[in-house]
Amino acid sequence: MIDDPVISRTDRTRRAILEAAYTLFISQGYAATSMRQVAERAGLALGSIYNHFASKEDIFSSVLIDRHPYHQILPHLTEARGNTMDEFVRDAASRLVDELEKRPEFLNLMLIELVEFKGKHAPLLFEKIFPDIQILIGRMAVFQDDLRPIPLPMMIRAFIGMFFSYFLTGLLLKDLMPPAMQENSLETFVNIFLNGIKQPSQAENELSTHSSTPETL
Amino acid sequence: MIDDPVISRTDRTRRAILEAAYTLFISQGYAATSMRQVAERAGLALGSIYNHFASKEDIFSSVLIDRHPYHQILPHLTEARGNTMDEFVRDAASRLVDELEKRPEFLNLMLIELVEFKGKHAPLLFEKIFPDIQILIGRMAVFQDDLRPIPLPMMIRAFIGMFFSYFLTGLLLKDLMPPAMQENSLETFVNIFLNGIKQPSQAENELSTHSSTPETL
DNA sequence: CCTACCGATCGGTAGG
DNA sequence: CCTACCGATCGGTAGG
Repeated sequence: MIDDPVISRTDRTRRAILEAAYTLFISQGYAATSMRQVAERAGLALGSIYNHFASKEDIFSSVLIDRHPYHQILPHLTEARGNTMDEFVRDAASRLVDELEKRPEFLNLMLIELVEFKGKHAPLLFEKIFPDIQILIGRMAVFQDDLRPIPLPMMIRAFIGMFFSYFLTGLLLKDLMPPAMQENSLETFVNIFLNGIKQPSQAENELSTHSSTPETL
Repeated sequence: MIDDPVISRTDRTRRAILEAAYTLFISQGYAATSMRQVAERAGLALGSIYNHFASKEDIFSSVLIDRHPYHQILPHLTEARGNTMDEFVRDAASRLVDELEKRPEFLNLMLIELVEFKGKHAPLLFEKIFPDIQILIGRMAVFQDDLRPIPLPMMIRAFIGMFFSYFLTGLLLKDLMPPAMQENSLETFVNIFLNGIKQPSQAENELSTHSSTPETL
């Protein structure tokens, strides 16, 4: 064979199909995307797709597995650095939000899976991301002494949930929220989370602006 | 006229269409639901729908406005009671999660709006729910002295986000998560949130199990 | 990998 | 409010 044996012609075509389908799914949803659109974007005839995938849903589940947001986000989190709990959480939060803001589209994949497939591919997915979660838990364990007695997996779930929803609410409401609802909002979320998980003895350094009364409304 | 003038025949038909469309949209998504399915479920001929709605999207935006989850959830939150901050937040959290668990479907409406319409109806919606948010902010203001200096709207955003995502992650991963990720998980979320927003002086009562070391992994 | 086709179904409308 | 229809498009396949 003359061609690169590592990336065969078949592989390249298969990837082109997945790439095209990914782009179309996230911008239109699954049901609203036609196989003809996928074919055109991938540069082949409609019929040719079926040499690589058995059906439309087969394409979707393949896209889901190798483009799922968790898969892109968790590795960034496992790279988070910091000498203290505060630094680590801040670094992780800003990596997470950066990544989400850089590619807001790929959240759609997860939402499509939820709405149009009722989460039926979730087991497949969880299997894939579990190792990353284990790594993340391991990295957090270093700071055990600074933490309240909360199971680490629960904390990670709370962390991801909190900042995912920070991003989602911002996305949905960005032009509509009253200013008080968005000023320094990431910093505020980080502080709520940090105070929520840290041992009370450490909780005071720099995070609480002590005597001032809360802003009204 | 013999018929009840308050609920006219036209009104009843219109409602039947909205009810049918709502049920179908949340279970299949928007694009995957056909006007013929809506007509059949509402008990009329396809053509008749167009006497009440201009288009399929017109039906969707009408459904979105009067069935949106926020609209059903925020009133429950404004009814939350409690003499202390802790009681109030616990009551609100359990109301929110109860409501979500009672009707997990209606989250789909919001997700469909996000995926298939990219949030284009959000302004319309926000206008409708803003009064409820104001009420909620007012009720929280009673506890100002127990709170860290965080703008109240930010706190509400954090609250809703945290427990929405608690629900979502539970829904997606319920059978897959390691046990440590779900035991007493709502209670843990509530505690993280409470410790995150309370003044440190009050933060200690009952919430922190002081000396024990965190569970590993 | 393509051409040409299948039956089914789509959103929407005319005309009454 | 219904019947009957429009042109367009759907996922998928046969056959080469």
